[in-house]
Amino acid sequence: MLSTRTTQTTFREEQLDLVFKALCDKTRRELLSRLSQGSVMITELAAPFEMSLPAVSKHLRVLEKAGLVERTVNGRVHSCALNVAPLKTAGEWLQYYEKFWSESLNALSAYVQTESQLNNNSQQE
Amino acid sequence: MLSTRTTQTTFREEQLDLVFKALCDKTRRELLSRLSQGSVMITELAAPFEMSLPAVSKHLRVLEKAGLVERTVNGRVHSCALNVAPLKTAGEWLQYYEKFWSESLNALSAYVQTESQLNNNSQQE
DNA sequence: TTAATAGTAAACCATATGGTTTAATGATTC
DNA sequence: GAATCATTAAACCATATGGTTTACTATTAA
Repeated sequence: MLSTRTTQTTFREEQLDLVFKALCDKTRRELLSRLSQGSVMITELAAPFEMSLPAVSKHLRVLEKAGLVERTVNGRVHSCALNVAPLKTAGEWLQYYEKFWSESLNALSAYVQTESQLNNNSQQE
Repeated sequence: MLSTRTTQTTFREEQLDLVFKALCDKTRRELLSRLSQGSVMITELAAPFEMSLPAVSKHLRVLEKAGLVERTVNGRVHSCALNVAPLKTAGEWLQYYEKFWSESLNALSAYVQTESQLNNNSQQE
């Protein structure tokens, strides 16, 4: 049962790995942006990019692996659709840090600075 | 002048590249989590990890490059502090997609239905 | 049935990543 | 001044990434 918890944990961590990795490339973010306006077949999706079709195909596979894109095959045409669920997971991760910037520009920044000063001092030998 | 706009744009894209790249590794996310509770010196920061100190040092450099960590050198002690500003940029990027999941299971489906009813009155099969 | 279209697979390349170990650098302390 | 401590640098390794080009497969159209 501890193993269950561990597996669960690493699953979420792995999902975060995959999603953030998927998002760290400009081309892939543009693909997502394009898909946010509706499903498109791959050739059409790839057209605006300067790189080769196989290159775009690889990027799509990265997005699929992260669960961000779902593919529907219809004859020889592959249609891609956006799936935002993994973005939600990423958003939840980010949300933890939201408090730091919502508070950061006024009271907190001063507080943190004195705090870290105290920490630094106590760490010096 | 157009080049200014272009540069500006790619700057944001590059920042997103760096931030998402920084976040796509479990170790680095853990480092951030640790730093969210206050500044720490590097040895102390690295202690809980099983990898070598140089490995952690490299991860920290990735975080610094993304602007997520700021270093203060004090004698031989380097203190690291969290800087959430780049996370805010990432959050803003994500926010565009928020509507897709916040509306998807309830309001949106209704909205889309009425929308499509309006749009497709003449297009129904 | 031949040709064209949509897409992937495979082989290749350069560079990046994530880790290691063994120096090396620079402050501190004794 | 010698030893120790905090940290990076450098060299190395295996694998991943992002791109290319050239097949190849499968479906559709002529």
